[in-house]
Amino acid sequence: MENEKENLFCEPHKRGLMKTPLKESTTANIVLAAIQPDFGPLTTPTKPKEGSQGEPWTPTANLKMLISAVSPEIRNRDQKRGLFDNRSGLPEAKDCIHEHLSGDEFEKSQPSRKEKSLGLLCHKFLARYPNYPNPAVNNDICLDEVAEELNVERRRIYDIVNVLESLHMVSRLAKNRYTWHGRHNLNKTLGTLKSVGEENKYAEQIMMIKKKEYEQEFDFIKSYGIEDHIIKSNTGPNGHPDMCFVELPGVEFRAASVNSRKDKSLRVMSQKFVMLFLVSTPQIVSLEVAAKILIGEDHVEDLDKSKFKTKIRRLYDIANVLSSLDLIKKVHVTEERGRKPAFKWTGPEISPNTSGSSPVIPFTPSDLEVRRSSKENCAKNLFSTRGKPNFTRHPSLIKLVKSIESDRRKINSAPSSPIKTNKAAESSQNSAPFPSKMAQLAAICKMQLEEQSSESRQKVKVQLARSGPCKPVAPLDPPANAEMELTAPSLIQPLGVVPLIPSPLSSAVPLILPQAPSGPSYAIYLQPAQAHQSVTPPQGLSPTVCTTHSSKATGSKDSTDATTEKAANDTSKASASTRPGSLLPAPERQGAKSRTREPAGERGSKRASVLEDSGSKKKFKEDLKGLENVSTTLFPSGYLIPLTQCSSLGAESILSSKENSGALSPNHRIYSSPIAGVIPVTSSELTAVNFPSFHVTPLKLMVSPTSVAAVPVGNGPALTSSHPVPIQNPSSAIVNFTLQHLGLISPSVQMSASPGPGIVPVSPRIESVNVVPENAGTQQGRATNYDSPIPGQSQPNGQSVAVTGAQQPVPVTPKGSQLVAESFFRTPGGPTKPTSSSCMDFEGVNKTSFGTLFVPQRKLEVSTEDVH
DNA sequence: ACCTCCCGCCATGCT
DNA sequence: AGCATGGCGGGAGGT
Repeated sequence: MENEKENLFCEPHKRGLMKTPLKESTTANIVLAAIQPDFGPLTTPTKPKEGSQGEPWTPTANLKMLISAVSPEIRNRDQKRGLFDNRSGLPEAKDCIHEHLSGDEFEKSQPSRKEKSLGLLCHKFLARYPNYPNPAVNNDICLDEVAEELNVERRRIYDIVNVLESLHMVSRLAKNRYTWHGRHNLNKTLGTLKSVGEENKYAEQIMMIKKKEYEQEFDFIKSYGIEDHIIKSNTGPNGHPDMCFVELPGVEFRAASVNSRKDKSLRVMSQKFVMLFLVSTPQIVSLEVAAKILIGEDHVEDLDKSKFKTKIRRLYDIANVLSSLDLIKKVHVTEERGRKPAFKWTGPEISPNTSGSSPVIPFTPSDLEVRRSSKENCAKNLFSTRGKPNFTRHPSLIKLVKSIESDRRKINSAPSSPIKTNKAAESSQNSAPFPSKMAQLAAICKMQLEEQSSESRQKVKVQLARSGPCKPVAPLDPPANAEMELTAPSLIQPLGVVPLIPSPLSSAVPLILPQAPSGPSYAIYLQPAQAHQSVTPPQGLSPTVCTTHSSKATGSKDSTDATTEKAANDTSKASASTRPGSLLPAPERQGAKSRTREPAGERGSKRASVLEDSGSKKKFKEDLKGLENVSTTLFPSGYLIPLTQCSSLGAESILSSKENSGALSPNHRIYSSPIAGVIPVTSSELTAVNFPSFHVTPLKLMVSPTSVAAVPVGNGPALTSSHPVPIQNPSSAIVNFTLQHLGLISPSVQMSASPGPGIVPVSPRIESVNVVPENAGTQQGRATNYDSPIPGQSQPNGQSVAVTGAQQPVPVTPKGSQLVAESFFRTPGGPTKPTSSSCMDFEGVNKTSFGTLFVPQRKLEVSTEDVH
């Protein structure tokens, strides 16, 4: 039904694969090519497999072949893991072997659980799609097909897809079908998740748990009550945890439709898990803590073992997928008690999307109000959080939502989902609006680029190796605008941290607030890349982290106790209590109060960003905070929808609406320029078009307002600058642009898509980054990414890559769209240079700014184990 | 012995 | 009823 169109696109694959594997090859290849240009060339090997087809294995083998061919990186990883043997061994070989071998042997050949691990499977899965798919192309994913190709049960695919869906890297189109979005929206999503996480006070929760642990160890002390409160608070009134799925705007509804189980779903768990990383200072989260928090939301104490165990199991599943995405890495945290498995965030640093964040914006009052309201709504729907409590969904809401969803579903899904289809077809969320021409052009360019990139990949790899060190970060881009700079810093740095990178990031962030200095509390410091040392305080408790690798050690982590505190700081509450630490920085002071208040510092950045400005208004802020933070909009469904994708739909529509309203003229201006005419036009056009759709969906409508509100201004300048930066995909750029305008996204986010860029603007993250030397490893990864713009590369952070490019590109050229476009497209070149420069800058900045912060915490040792 | 986590049963809910 | 999803936890491979 729905699929009709889709089928057309997809079908081939499926058919081929499913029914006749052999035959399909052709089609499959084609498809692949379309989807993943990168592979295309490489793909060749594939056919052979097919040829072999007779064997059941074929599909798998093909994949493997492809994978290996395509992404050496993957291979390497595997090897690292040790998987390599199996995997890399080409399937074909295996097959042959199998034939020859006796049963036992046969078994041996296949085996290993490792080979079957979700992580590996995920890598294979990811290898099939580009990090930054061309929207113009059909990026549909047929689950059955994939399952066959990967030779795994569908159940496994669901595990992967659910996690990817939580990151909005894919969205459900129809029954057996998903659309691949890649990392285009990843930063946005992460920003949103961060915001939500902050709202939910996960940082605090983490702190509490850690405290408890400590206390327990020693003795119990007071914290108890507090903790409970907190937790409870988080929990919805009903006691529901606040789980909700955070959605991106345009995309997700459908998926939602499916979800009855949504709440519990792996998706939600995945998002929450990610939130924990984004919110915690060290960015290291132990499974135990994560499980407790996830469970805890429901009932703190009840954890029965079985429940706990189950949760842990699920977390492993999620972690495996996230690891494959290079967002996290396994480490061990050594506490007094012993060492516990934990994961460290290795993904991009993100600044919360606040869409609205702050007030800085020049909106009209009305806009603001609107925004707020929307946020509030969202908040209610989604998480609870806010002030204190979270919002859980109220039953009434739930019902409402359901009804809405069902309606929505009918409408959307239907298949048609024409809308979707369109989207899908266009793909673009981003560019979407425009008519095809633009999209096509973009697509073509992209394709070309990709091809090039693929070719160059190898080169890139090499580069990567080299580049490693430089993180590029960000860069610096020159800040093109002074304005940007100004804004940016404030935004990002809320924590007190300073923005290391001022310009780049900053630009991004404009809205946020001013927090500033306050941040004090945390000490964040960043270390220059090299130095690294960052101190990262471990989160609360984390005791020692040992990185396996290397570096980390360097750091100063030792400070330990303090570290914990840091974390605590954020939380505020933490501070007071138990923690031995003591060191809390000033921030803590406040903290004590209650979570409610959150001192500025709550989690640092986030909060800071939000409120910051004046301490005075804290309360006010808090309230706002909730709203603000959520850049996303909420839908009744309880999903939080960030705008991301919206761009195509929502955003644009929104924009248009806004425009109509006339609220943000400035933005518009900006808008246009950067993107070059494209956007502007689009928006209007789209608007018209999309609108209707929106109407259809209430949710969307809601969003738009929000988004609008968000729009804030700040972005304007930033945006401009930013645009250039983002090299990524044109589409993404556009999207970002749009979003920014809308206010949904913070510039920073956009900018790099990867945020990270190095940036680290956010203190916490930064820390983590810095801290871990291993990061080096990690970083390298990142670096690599940075270095290599190439999308194709394996998944790992394509984003970062983009970032890199962005940085440099920079050029800021607002003007011509063409120019811009070029920059976008052109990924490759620049990286290097920019990188270096950026790095340099970065470092310099860091040093300057922070050089000192640090906070000691408790000991934290993290050991990363690559291995395992 | 513990850590991971694969496997697949079976509930759930849509079609 | 049938199928798509996906929660869940037994139990096995790894270390």
